[in-house]
Amino acid sequence: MITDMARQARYDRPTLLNKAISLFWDRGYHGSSMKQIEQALDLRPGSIYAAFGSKDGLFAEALATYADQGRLELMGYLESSESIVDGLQTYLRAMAGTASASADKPARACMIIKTLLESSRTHPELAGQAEQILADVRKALAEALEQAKMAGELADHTDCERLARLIQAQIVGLRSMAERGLSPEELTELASDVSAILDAYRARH
Amino acid sequence: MITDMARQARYDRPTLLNKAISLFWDRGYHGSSMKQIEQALDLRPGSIYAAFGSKDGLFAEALATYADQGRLELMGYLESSESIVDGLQTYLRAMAGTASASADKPARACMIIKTLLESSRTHPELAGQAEQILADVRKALAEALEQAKMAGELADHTDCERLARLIQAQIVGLRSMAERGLSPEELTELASDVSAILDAYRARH
DNA sequence: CGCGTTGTTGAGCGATCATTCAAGAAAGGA
DNA sequence: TCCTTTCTTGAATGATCGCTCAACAACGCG
Repeated sequence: MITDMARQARYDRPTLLNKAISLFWDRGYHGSSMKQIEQALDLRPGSIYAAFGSKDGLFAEALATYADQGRLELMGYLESSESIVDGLQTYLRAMAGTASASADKPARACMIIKTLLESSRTHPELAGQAEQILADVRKALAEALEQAKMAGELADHTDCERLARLIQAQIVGLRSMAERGLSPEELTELASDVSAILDAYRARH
Repeated sequence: MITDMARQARYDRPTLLNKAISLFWDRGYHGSSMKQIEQALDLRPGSIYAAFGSKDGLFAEALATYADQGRLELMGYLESSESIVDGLQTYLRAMAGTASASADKPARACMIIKTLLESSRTHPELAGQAEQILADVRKALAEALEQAKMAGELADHTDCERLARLIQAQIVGLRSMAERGLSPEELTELASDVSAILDAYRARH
């Protein structure tokens, strides 16, 4: 018979996951040791393994959580703007600020891409998860673009799947460049140039 | 007194480096163990350490060699074409073929970017080397663009440093996308779209 | 206050990590 | 042929890897 909960865990799972995200995002999968994870989560190995099963399990859940947050952010930009293309451009420009280095948080590329590039030949499971996330994002982008086309924002002959792929490549490139020591001004200019690419796809009035 | 060379090494250093490049490019720094390096180079640890000093030393030299080869390839495209912008576009389109997966060689993103993203917070020396290479490439790109502007290929108001940054972001994005399971057609389309971005910067006649 | 249950702890597991080095093998000069 | 020098070999090093588990601590319940 299922009985009472004899003792409640001291930790808060979402908080734990955000700490894990921060560490893995910084150092990658291979670059984060269990010792560092224990320190970051302030948890002893037994508790970590009870909660997440393995280092792989923790990483996978952290990556999924990161992806959810990123998806939410993108969707926020798309929905808060009247025009989808405008929202997309605002999102791209905002990334220069988000990704830029500051006192508390260093500049970091997208964790999905970092994971894909690190693990594609060493850790197929993780790579597969990263690819799936990228495929989902691209699909969401394509659907938004399709809406934009319906609304007359984009030229009629626009291939939305193809444009979604181009935009995803832009996001990947822009965010990867952010991992370098680029100045905020340089990054802002770059984001602006990237965002301007979309103008070529707008419907002519 | 300096005397004779009693015994010549059995290996050929450039060949060794190319084998190391292949392994590190696939698996990254942390993902390549000395055991795998020994196997890839068909050399015992003593010889490896005698020749390169350390795993770090071998990686650094492999990365530098890779960068030289990549620089040579880019310059080849720029110099073989009458127009610099045409050469750049050809280069971008060719990358879809180069980076695409084939029977013998899998699809791989740029090793410089992979190194930067993997080591920026775990291995500052390597990250610094990768950043330096990226800075050099960008400088070379900017100089080529300056030439193109002189030749009237680009609009007079073009900011070549800034455009070089945009092009580098395109290369990074395109090559990173290649690490995914994208089909050759999708990659070709993407490369074509990326290359078309440059048209907006051409001088109007 | 036991009792059962569940979370926490940290020493310690075997495996693998990068690296070293004494001993052997291969070449040229005498 | 022997000596010297250089390269090769592979067992062994200490450190660290991800992970386990028996002992202990905290809670709800009767």
